[in-house]
Amino acid sequence: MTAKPDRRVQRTRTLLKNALLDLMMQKGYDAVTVQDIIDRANVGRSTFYAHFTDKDQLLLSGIEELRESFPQHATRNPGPEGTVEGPLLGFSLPMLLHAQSNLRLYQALVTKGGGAMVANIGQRVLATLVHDELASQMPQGASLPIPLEVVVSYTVSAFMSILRWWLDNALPCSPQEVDRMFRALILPGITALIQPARSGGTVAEGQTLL
Amino acid sequence: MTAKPDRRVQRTRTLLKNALLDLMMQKGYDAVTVQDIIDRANVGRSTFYAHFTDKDQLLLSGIEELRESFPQHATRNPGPEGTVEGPLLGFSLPMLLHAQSNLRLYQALVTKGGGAMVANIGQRVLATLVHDELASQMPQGASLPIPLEVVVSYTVSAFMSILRWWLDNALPCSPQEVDRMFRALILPGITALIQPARSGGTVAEGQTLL
DNA sequence: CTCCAAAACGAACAGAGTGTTCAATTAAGT
DNA sequence: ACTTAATTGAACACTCTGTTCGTTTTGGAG
Repeated sequence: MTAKPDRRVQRTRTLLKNALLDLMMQKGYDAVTVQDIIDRANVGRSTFYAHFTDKDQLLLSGIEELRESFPQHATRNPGPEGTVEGPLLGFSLPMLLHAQSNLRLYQALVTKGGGAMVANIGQRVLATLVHDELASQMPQGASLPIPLEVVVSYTVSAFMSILRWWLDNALPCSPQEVDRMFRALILPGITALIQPARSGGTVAEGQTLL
Repeated sequence: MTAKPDRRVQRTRTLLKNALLDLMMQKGYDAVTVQDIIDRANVGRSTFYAHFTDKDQLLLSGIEELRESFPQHATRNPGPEGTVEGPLLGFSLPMLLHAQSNLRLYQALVTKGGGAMVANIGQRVLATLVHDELASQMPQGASLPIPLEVVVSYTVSAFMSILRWWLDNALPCSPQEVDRMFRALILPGITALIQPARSGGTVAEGQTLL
């Protein structure tokens, strides 16, 4: 009585998503028209609008699918002791591995193909991840010499820039190596921030950094 | 015989540029139509196309204007000795000051208003700046443990992310402070790269960074 | 001031894309 | 085999683009 899942609807949605991805890699998201999509997918115009209100909604549904397939254990940093366990910025390697597994999709999204929309969504998703992790690493009352907001968006931008390089160049090295580069570039600045006691001064004031 | 600069053309072009900037701050570049622009500027449709082939060309001409007004002395790092003079990444403070002087324009471009186009151009311009500077700082034969290309795009992304934060939040602090944050975050990683001898090992291999 | 060529105007057009509607067709699941 | 949901494709009104062309305005030279 309740369950009547018509196989056609899933098939149609998949056809449309794949068509969009193909076209994104050819022309970039912005240049793709609904006309293009339904032509390539061999789907009627009205069928498209029966499933999605928009080109954007189609893309969003694809992104959502991808997000759900991202391993959950990587979104938090559940150290047994509760405070500082596992490497800082633990999302990095899992996400690189995830990108490797879903290469086609990541390339379509992250490469020049994906417009401002993808960039914004990716930024938001990663930002909450990084924010939570950094916040948990800090002594509760402590205030940073740099607004946490800035550190977070800096970290996310840095990661996305390296990820984009990796994907644009057809994975010129292993995920582990990319992870290593990311950490080598970004961790010195971050750790100096959250553990300023070790060098005996507030880092952000140091002319010594020049 | 030769010189007949009609004041009208300059006036028209300025009207159009200003209209575009206004609309960008309201709706974002992508949502602005040529129709919008000529309506707001009170300029005839055919006049628009007599001056620019495109919405994009209009934007480009605005960007070009901005780029020309950027102080030249900041684009290179002309140390008297020729090698390491002045702070690393010297473009930072001058560009922040430039942004402060041209606030409206920078906000329209860098904030969510400016689409993928602005981001790409900005990325390219800054990338050549950073590339030249970093390349000049390195011992000539030396090879980095991280591709220079990666370091450059990482640096540019990091700077743009902080610049965007600054502009989006209506300049919550002085350019000098922003510059300080940028350097505090990014320089530890960069200097460790180009002067690896000081800590006695190749930085990129150090698990010690975790 | 007069004149005229350069500039701006605006209406009209063809082309392309969007999002909607609807009657007709197809095929999945019972 | 039958029913019902899904798909189809044509037609429609709409918006935007980029071009054309005859008309009007106006800056600047003489």
